[in-house]
Amino acid sequence: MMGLHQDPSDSGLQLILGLALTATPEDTITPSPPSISNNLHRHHLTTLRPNSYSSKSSFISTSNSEPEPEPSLTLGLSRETYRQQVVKLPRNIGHNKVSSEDPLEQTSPHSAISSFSSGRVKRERDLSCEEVDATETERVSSRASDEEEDGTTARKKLRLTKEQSALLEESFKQHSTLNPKQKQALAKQLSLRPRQVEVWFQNRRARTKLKQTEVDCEFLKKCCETLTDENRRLQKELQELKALKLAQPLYMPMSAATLTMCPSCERLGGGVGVGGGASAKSPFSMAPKPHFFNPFANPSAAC
DNA sequence: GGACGCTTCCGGATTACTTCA
DNA sequence: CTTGAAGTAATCCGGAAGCGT
Repeated sequence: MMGLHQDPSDSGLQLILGLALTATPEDTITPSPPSISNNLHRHHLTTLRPNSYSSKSSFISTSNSEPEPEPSLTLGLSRETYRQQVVKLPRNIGHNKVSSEDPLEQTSPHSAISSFSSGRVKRERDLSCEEVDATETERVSSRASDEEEDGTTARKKLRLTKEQSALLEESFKQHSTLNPKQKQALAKQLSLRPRQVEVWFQNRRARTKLKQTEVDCEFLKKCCETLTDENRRLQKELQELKALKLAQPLYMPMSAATLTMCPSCERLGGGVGVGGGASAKSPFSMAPKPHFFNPFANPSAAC
């Protein structure tokens, strides 16, 4: 059995996460302990950024490494709907210093707006650099433009085609994370915006993790059941041994032979084992107890 | 060399839209 | 036709790390 590698200080949750090692690397379910290895992976990528990315960008063949005008099949928020969103979310105001200005008019993130970090600026970046090309949004915009005209809908949602999903899945099998070049290439290949590719990968990783957590949960349930059974069996065995001991006269050889602890192998001697066979086969066999000096269990005397 | 601000990326949580039974 | 559940694209937020000043 794979070790229930449990640090005494570990919580149950950490134990669960540790068991994520069950899957194989080929699985679409990434066998990664969510918190630790994911972070390590991310940090690894981060460490490589930005210069090292070029060495990892071969998984999608692309002849041009320059960012191109981003094609899109889908809809970003129109300026109108974007304004609506910003206005709709008062909590964002704090992040958006230019409340009276149209954020989309800000062309450079290094302009005055740059003093406001985080979300709103990022949104601005996404929107400004990924302006939807009207000629390439035919497929979805036909559906979405209706609502945009009356301005009732704040968020449009794309359904990826089977081909797009398949290619994204294929890419995900090779790399669960993308570097900018890969993202660009994939976006171009799929006629999506890089942001959409990025979001797809993020969501895909999240789903993978959720799936893995469910698998781990099932596994732990089974472990729990098995351990419960084992515990029940051992309790029964203990009762039987106690009963046997009471039934037997004192100082019976049987008693001594059965219960003598062999210090060298740390097992009960005698080999009688009221359930010894089963416990020996148990996948949850206990680790040997640490050696403590016991003046009453001198190896030379016992063996 | 350390502090600071900015940018980018990511994970987690959540929302909102679509599809289907 | 309606409705609720499931799936999932998109959004928001905070943290971490790299980089320039």
